[in-house]
Amino acid sequence: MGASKSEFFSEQQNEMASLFKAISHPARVAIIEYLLRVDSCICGDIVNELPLAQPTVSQHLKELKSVGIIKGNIEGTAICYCLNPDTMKKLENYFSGISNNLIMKCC
Amino acid sequence: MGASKSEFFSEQQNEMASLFKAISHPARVAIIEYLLRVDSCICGDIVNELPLAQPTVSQHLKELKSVGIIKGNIEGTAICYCLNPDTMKKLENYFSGISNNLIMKCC
DNA sequence: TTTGTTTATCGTAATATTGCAATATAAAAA
DNA sequence: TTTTTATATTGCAATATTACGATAAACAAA
Repeated sequence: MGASKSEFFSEQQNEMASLFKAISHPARVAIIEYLLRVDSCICGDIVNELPLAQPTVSQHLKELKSVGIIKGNIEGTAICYCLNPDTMKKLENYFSGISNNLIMKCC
Repeated sequence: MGASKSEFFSEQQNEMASLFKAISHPARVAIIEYLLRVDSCICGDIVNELPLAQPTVSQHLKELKSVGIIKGNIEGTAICYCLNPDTMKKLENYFSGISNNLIMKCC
């Protein structure tokens, strides 16, 4: 065992779970908050900002990119990473949808 | 290694990452959506709803409860689980805060 | 007390994640 | 071309997660 039985859940449930998994690590939360904070869409500065080795940061960026949370643009030798507004909106909508349907029923 | 270096990140970043990790599995997304859907705060029916064995569901419920996403009330032999509105609001606010600060800068 | 019902815990196998040194790749600069 | 700079990939060890059978715990009903 060990592999999650994703085939038994809906495509939408698997997609949301993948998005959440991508931001389920403090380093990746920190990357998102850093990209939100900096004025320009700083690139490899993320490596300097985080207390992790360059290959580790590169791996985290890859995970965020693979689910569409960030986008990367090549600019010469460097790469410019930034947040994907569409995905952020999707996450926001998911929880506002929950809040709207959450009429206190019990407990 | 394999253990994430959570001590190097802020308390808030670790807390958000923990919340996201709790919902980073399709079964746990399904539990949330089920609790949102059902009229009454159904309890062990979650086990019947999911394509997983009872101990597995129990473990997933424990993880959701440990980070405060759901609450559990003992009702005789059964236990009544329901969503925690405070935590849901916290998640909603996190992403609306991101959206509000997300002025398209680049990429 | 005994039985049935409901949920939790333990133990363990299969699999996934995290982190980094070493190395590779790619483009700019010299 | 050679060197430098920036980022990605590989390989591997340490650790975490997922799933479930077996079993325990807690309580109600008989």
